[in-house]
Amino acid sequence: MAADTRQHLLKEGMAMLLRHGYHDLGIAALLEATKTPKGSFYHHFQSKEDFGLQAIDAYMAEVHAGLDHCLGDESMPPLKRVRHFFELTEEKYRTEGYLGCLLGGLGQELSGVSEVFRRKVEECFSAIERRVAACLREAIHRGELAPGTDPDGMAQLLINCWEGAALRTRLRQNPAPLREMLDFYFRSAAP
Amino acid sequence: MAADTRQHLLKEGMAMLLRHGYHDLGIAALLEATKTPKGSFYHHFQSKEDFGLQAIDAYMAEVHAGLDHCLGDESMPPLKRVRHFFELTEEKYRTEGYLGCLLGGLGQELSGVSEVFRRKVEECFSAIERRVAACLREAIHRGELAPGTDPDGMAQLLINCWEGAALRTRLRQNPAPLREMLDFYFRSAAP
DNA sequence: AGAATTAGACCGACCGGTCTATTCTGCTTT
DNA sequence: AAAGCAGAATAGACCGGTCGGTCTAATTCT
Repeated sequence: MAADTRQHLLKEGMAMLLRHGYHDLGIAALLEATKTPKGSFYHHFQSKEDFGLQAIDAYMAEVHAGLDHCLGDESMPPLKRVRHFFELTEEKYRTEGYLGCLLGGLGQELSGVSEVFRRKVEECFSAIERRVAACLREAIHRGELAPGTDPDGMAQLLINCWEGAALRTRLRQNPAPLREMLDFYFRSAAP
Repeated sequence: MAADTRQHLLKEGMAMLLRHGYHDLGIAALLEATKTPKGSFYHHFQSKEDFGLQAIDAYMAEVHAGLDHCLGDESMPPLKRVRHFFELTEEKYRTEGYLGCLLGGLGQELSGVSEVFRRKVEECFSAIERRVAACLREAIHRGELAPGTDPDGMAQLLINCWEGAALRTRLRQNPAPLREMLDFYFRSAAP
């Protein structure tokens, strides 16, 4: 039951952080939503900040699972795997009501005010990037991308533009910005 | 002296909102920073929300001034004008300590929780976009871009990717993401 | 039994916002 | 030009509510 409560808090916490952001999410509201007493919360997490950081970890576990699933799919050419990952992510955003990406949300809200969160979020983006870059490297090797292409730069570019499009998707409540961004990127990268 | 206090609050408010975001910015902190008594604040603004919305207006006045300056510069070809605007914006970010864009920050933090802010920020992006699109249209007319190019789509793409790169610049405290994004965009758009 | 977990009353600090009093400021009237 | 006055602006004490966090006691596991 112990780990259960923790997981339950993290799961609901991710969803509430996505909608409300960090500072607008009150502990009391989270406890109300999960029917958890305060004692439990502070038994499992040492502070709100600790909770936020662990929620990011939980989010990243999902992201890495998606990457495992897509980038490891050898039945597709590497470039297609990358695109597939983002298309699945778009689908995930849709089911959540177009609230965008937790990393982008918390990164924007907290990076000016908390060095801890700033570094954490940056490290998460960088981890995703490394995996995408590896797949891009394979694409170059297979001739899907021009030999001179910089896989690290192109991976970072993709992640960054994706985040911008995700914000816009959130503002417009519409997936078009994500789709148009992917179209442009893959059309330009692999003509 | 009246409009003076208001402007002073808005100017300092923009800077503090950029760093702290909305919910982490307390009225008391703003009043302390500007040596303003509370009575003045609530004389000039009806609420914190009203203040936030007016701070966005003040920010947009600066953006439009930058657009006037760059996009109206007939000594440059249209495509160069657009790029010049973003390069100046990057320079502005640098002087502020790489805190990124206020629209991106408030958009991410508030769009899940306030329909008013969501619409406001979206309308601001859309306004910038219209002006960029007009300049792109001129670029097409002058043969700088392929005749079939969609100026509105390309303008939105540029704004969106810019915002993503701005977030990353904030996270890394480094302008490289912005530069690499512009390079990719203009290289791909006008080969 | 003893450790892990749940339970929730309680705390001081701070939040956005209100209220009344005072001080400026510019216009009207003479 | 001086006096008087009304509205704008400043000043800050004050308010109820909510914040993150603590503490002790009860309960549930192994």
